[in-house]
Amino acid sequence: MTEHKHEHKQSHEAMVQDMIHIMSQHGWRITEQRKKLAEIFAKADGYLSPKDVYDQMTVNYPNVSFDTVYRNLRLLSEMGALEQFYFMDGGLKFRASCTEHHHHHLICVNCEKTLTFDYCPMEQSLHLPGSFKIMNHRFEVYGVCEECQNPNAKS
Amino acid sequence: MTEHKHEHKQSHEAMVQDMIHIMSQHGWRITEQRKKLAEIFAKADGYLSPKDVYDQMTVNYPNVSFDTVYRNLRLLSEMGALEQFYFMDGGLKFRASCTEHHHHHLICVNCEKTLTFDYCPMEQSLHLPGSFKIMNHRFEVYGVCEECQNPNAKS
DNA sequence: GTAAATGCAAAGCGTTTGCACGCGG
DNA sequence: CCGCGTGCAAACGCTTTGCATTTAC
Repeated sequence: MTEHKHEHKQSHEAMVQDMIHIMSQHGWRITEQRKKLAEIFAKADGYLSPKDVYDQMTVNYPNVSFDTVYRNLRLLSEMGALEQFYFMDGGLKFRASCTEHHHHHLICVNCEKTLTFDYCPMEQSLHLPGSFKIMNHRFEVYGVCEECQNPNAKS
Repeated sequence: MTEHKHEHKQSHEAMVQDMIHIMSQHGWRITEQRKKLAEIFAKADGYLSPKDVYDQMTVNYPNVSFDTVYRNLRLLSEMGALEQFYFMDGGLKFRASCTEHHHHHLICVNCEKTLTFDYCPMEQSLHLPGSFKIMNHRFEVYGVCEECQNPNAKS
């Protein structure tokens, strides 16, 4: 119902359509499970573990299997619709890909809600040791989000 | 032999002694395997996976078991003698802890040799979104080290 | 109708645990 | 000589694979 627009974040509906479109483009069949998968990630404002996704899937498709979840998560990552990410504890999580621009993440260590920000340390005239050919980097900030700081947020 | 001096990196010998000292301090027994573990990490100039450590251990202790390696790696991490770290692929690795100062890492994606550097993006007046209470951060740069760039480095 | 996607079960991998023996203190 | 540390084996959690059935196209 709520038609949110000119934000840099597109509407849930549009995100779902985008992901479904990507899947068709790659010659994939649009199954109910994959539609649901797209919806789950469109709604989520943070990272989801395979288990999280599975749990949300089972609400509508009680007999979905774990391997279907994994299969589709991997396929969606490979084609860039999802970002996959190993958290500090080594756990694998996924989130809808922001393909628009380079950014980094501010992640709530409690609820794992994730905000993006544009500052990138690599844009500084960074003096690095050795003579490495730089390929890649990783920068994340971990903290407690406002809601999780607030005690009135009943557990 | 080499009397380590004002370098921030101490000699292998001293590192081994430090780690052994830490273990005694915590009431641990100094077994041959644990001595060897200390030597392995003193010699390594990058991160080692449990498998790497196991492989090096078996050279001298052919019937060492994987669980002993894991147990000691975990214990050494818990007491701060080792840093543990999940790589971008989610694989767990360990390296001798630099307890001296805050730093970040430049990691060779080929050989995983690791250099440390002092620049820290959090020291900038970093404008972050939301009102998170910052707890932690992670910053790593990945590249190819000079040796791995050089074709004359025979495989 | 045909090939792809699913669900089930079983295997795979990395890591942990329980227990009897061996060794450090 | 007491008890921690070890090695073996088995369990564990997470992820992947093989195969028959179901489903999208």
